[in-house]
Amino acid sequence: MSKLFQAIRGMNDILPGESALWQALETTLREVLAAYGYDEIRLPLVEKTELFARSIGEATDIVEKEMYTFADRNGESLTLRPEGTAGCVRACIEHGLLHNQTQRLWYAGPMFRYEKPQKGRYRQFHQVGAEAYGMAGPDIDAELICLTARLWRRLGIGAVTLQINSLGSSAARAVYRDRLVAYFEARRAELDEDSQRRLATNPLRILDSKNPAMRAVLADAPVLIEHLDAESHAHFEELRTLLDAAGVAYQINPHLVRGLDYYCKTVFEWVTDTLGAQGAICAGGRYDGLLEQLGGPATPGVGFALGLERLAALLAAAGQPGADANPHAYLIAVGAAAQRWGLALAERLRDQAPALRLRMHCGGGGFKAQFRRADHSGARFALILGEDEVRAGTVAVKPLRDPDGQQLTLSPDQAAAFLRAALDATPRP
RNA sequence: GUGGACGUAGCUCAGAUGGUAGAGCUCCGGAUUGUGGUUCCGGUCGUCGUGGGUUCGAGUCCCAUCGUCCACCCCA
Repeated sequence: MSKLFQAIRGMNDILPGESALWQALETTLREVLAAYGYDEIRLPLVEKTELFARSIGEATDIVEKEMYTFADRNGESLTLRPEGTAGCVRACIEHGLLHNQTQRLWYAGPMFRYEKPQKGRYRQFHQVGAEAYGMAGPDIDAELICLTARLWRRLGIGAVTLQINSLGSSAARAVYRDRLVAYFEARRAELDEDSQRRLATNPLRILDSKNPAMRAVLADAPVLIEHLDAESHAHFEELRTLLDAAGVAYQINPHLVRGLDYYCKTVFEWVTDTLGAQGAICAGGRYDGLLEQLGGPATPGVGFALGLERLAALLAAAGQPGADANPHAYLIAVGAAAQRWGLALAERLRDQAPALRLRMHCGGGGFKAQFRRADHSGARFALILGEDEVRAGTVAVKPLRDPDGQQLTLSPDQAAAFLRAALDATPRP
């Protein structure tokens, strides 16, 4: 007796019953990204480990303990991508996409992080990301945020709020960071264990601690947004003006920082309180220094990533139906002669009506069983072949969903024309 | 990585105190031998997550392990 295999922990199958929702989600994403003039870029799942270490940051949790890293057969250290920006930047530099030009790009696909799975957090998860290169002003930041806001409207997601903040230039942030460390050092006794550890590694992250006992220390801490350099301040003010003009509501969250080292100036996050502890469905920001840091031209960049599992969970909770993938017609064929002729007829109908989704019954069975399958398939029409139809060279067409519909006996050409007309009358996306 | 709850049929779940497994839905067949969806009748489906242990006897108790969920942590 062989042992039952199970999927790797935290890596989920998307079953037929769920895939319609995913397809609808992906279609909407593509349409909205296209509406803003973003082009798709397709990237490998695996990159050199060093690319992630240098871009995401050596001291981050992702690089320190969450990456799927392995040696390939040459002994080179490779890593399953934990996020998409690093690979996207690498590809743009490698192929000269940033040479005297701007880019608006998007990508989609699985990402991998070795975390303890819980709702909305998996070891293989799916993101769609958008990145814009070569544009330094707040207008492109605002465009990306407008794009995401439009996405929620198109998807019918209401329970999300936008939080924004500015991290300032790296120089200004370094000054602020020193002040923050000095402040926390002075009140070290009030910090919890995690925060004391972060004081040495990533002090800004202390700001978004969820520990209620830390509230008092955090309330009096120096505020990042009051220590911005003049340029970052102007950038942030203009972003707010643009969002106001576009009618996108937001909250300023001075404690919003990002877990990845490469961000500067604008950071934003869309959050919901309906998904439990994993409430961020989309997050991003500006990363002007990253391209140069990875050996490219000094090019500003800004982007976001959103989590498809989390969006799918929101859509499922809202009862969204997903894409209609049901067949339009189900071909019933009873008897050996009818089954032989049925296969040929099905091919002929697909030739003459290319948009038709036609499911042919296979596996035999009587009229009762085949009609039951036809009904369960969700098809609008049953196409019926029995001995009588085979003898006459006809096919019976029965509407399954229309209580007033009449069953017709048609020639194959007439059936094709009938089905084409029925599809045209109710076009499906 | 830390803490907690939980794994019984394909799905949703019942199975006090240990005595050898049930319901609804699904699926298949019949009533209706060429017509689905409603109704009625009948039937299939389980190594009770896995591996050990205690016991005359374990779905039930103990240990380990795998997995799911929740919180921390982290993040999309």
